[in-house]
Amino acid sequence: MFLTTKGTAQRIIEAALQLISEKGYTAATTKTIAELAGVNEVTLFRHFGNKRGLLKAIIEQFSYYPLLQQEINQNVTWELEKDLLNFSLKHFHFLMSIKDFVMIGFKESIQFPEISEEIANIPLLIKKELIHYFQEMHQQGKIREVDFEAAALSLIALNFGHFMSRARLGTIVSDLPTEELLQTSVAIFSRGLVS
Amino acid sequence: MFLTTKGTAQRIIEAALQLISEKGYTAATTKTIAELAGVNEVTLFRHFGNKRGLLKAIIEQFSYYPLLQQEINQNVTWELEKDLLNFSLKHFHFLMSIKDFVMIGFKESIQFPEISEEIANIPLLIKKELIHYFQEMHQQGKIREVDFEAAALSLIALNFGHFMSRARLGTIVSDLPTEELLQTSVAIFSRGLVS
DNA sequence: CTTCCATGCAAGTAATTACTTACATCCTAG
DNA sequence: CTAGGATGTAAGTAATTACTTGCATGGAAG
Repeated sequence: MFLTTKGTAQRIIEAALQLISEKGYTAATTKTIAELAGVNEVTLFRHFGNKRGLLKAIIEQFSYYPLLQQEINQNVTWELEKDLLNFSLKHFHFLMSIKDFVMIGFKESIQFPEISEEIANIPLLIKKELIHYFQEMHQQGKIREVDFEAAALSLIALNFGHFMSRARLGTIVSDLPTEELLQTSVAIFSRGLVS
Repeated sequence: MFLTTKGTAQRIIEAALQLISEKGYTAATTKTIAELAGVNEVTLFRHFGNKRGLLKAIIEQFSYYPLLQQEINQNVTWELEKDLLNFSLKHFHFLMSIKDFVMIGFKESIQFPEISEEIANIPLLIKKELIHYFQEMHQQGKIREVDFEAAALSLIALNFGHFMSRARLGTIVSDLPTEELLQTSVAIFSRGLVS
């Protein structure tokens, strides 16, 4: 009973996540969502009341998603390139793992500002952590003095750009393996920071 | 007669561009588009046949948009940081100028693959130019040997990331002036490339 | 065995949406 | 002045959409 309930609701949420991220909120109809979830359309309304309730459930579910933030400070070696590559790989794969949600965030940011805030939290938290890291590295004399906020934002933009390119355009732009791309990317960036 | 015709169609296209980029293709109704254009809904259908025809007109209009590509090779000074900053500023403002179209491209890429192709052309062309530039700079002994494709993609991702952040999240993530941000961004990147 | 509870199924409803048709009006070019 | 093309207005239509209601079913817990 408990398992089935959770299973059904979860399947609906995942179907909605996929369809809304592909087609957008309006174009993803409750009928197609129910179909993809393998569930009767009425069941959807019984669980979430209305279509917006479904979106709300998606946002809620995401807000409990284990954030990247805590992981960043782990495995810090205070070797710039090594740390930044480690971070960038994590950042990239984190974005990929919540790809559907990110896409919804960008698609519906105007119609549903709540999602925008949730999405904007990611770079904000990461920015904070990165600035700390850069400041500490600077005090250790390992990187030169730059605007650390701008530097943090740049690394985030770099990873995000790679993510968007891969997530939406696939290999149209380039078929370089992600790891290779990120490695060169980080190599250049960290070399630009060292003293 | 000619002026009025072109004026009406153009106003409809611009209204559609704005609304579709904000709400997505399905949520932007022909009624609201006509209203925003200050035109009767029937006029819209008389000009473009159906709603898809309107989208097609948008794509067509964009395909004639003066591409950034040609401008890149102009004003090249063969001073790395200066050139890259010049390029990045142009790249950023170019993306901003076609912001609505880029947003449509990312929102409707699955439902309308034609747009994806059009959008993917931008980084592809820029990548080509940047690779040439890097190769030449390398031969001049001004930058070290790296994977030039990965380097080009990284600079593009960097600028695109900054663009997306500003275009969709505004100043939530940071209120640093764009010029300052890009300057630091490029300073780090070009320093990472010099021999 | 029975009693819920989640779900399926059938049918329907009010609103909206893309699109059409027919007719009136206006502006401009010849 | 007039004829034609572009636009507005009014009305309507078929399809779709979010959402509801009532009833049947099936499986698990007591």
